[in-house]
Amino acid sequence: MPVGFNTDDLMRLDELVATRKKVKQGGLLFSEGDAFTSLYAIRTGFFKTCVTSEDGREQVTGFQMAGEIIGLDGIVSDFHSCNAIALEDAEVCVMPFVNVEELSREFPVLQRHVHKIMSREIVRENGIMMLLGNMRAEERLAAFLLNLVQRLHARGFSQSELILRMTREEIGSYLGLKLETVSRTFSKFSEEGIIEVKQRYVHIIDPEALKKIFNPQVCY
Amino acid sequence: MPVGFNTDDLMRLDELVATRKKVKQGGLLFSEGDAFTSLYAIRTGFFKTCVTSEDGREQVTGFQMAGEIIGLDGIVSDFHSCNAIALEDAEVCVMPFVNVEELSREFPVLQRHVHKIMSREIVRENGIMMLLGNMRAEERLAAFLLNLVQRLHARGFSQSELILRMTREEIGSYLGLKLETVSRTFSKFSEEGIIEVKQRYVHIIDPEALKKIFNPQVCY
DNA sequence: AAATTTCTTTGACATACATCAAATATTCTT
DNA sequence: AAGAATATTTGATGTATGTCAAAGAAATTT
Repeated sequence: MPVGFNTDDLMRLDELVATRKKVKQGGLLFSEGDAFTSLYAIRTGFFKTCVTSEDGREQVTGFQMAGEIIGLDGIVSDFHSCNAIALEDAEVCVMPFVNVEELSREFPVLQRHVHKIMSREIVRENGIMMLLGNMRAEERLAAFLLNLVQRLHARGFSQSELILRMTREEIGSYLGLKLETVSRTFSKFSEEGIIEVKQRYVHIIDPEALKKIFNPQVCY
Repeated sequence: MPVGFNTDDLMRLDELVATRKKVKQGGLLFSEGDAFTSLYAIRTGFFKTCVTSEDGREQVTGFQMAGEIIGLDGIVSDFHSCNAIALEDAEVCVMPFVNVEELSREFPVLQRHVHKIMSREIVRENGIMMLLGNMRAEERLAAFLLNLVQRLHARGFSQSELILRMTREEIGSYLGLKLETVSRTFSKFSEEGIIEVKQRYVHIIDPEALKKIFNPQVCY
């Protein structure tokens, strides 16, 4: 990014991202109803975001890892409408939204960046709607695993091995399935030799098979 | 909005919204893969947006009416990732996104407005995820009807009567249900005296009952 | 290290919704 | 206006996933 910025610009951009906050595993970064002030860039750790209905049902709306931004839900009403919970000890950069907006007005590159982040989230959720509305359990879990390793790989981790940071229940909530169904589907993939699972450890043996499940070919 | 703007400002804002485009019923405003250039503000008419999987399954991701903005999905990749189809003859304002960004930099009120629109869409989709992941058919349809009349009422229409612009199949796609289930659920509500349905015409007789279905009370 | 709690797996059974099918109603086409 | 195409309703039946239950594994607490 530091192209076309002078020293003063860089200092101000640096400042945006200067305040840090640590969140312990299981801790809340923000919750439903909290006043919205800032966006958060995850430096380390892993989060889930979830919404709850009046009668207590929980829907996980996303899992976020280092480099990703959370808090966008708060902009519209100045209050957060979901909970952000750390699934492991985490550290975030606190970016006061007024500063984000001020700097966005000055730096078109940053402005565009912010817009892309929000658009990306909209598109991601479109994909989840397709998953929840049209796909079967195996397709959902295959899509989930492929998405996770892809994001981890982009961060320099293995593209075939991963440690899940979330429980079967949280995966199920995200995918619109019960934890038993998630567990059974893991076992099925394992029996078929597609993956190796041992609790939170997953080894993707046959990524092509997963892709085929996620995106079944129309065969004539 | 016209507070703190001089004549020149107003002219430029007016220009943003000067280009119009008509879309016939059934016509595409944009489709998956189209280059992204503009956001569209609906002036008249009614749209659906939908995504399709490789094997041809369609997921309706939203229904949009006058005053709402479509096209946000295109920002992230400079290509649209969904289709926008007019469900009745429609007219939109074409707002080139470079102009939106330029004016946003100059007018913080507009900037904030754009951010809120994007955040609102994210929050809406969170709600749909809850619907698709956790709710039963009756809850989904109740939520759908309440949301529709609420938005129509905000536009000066009745809060108890509406004409559906979409088919049972499109409602089903949006709600993750088959068209038969949508039809049966309409019939059930009708038998229970909650609504009166005659094809596309719906009269909400007992909105409280709908709210109760959507948001069941925990009774002790 | 033992005890407790939380998480995961697996089996047996239940159910909400899907699928298939056919009859009507409505809208569009000629 | 007649005929064709599309949309809706309703019934009979099937199935993917949910629910309930219990045992085993892992993590946490004392």
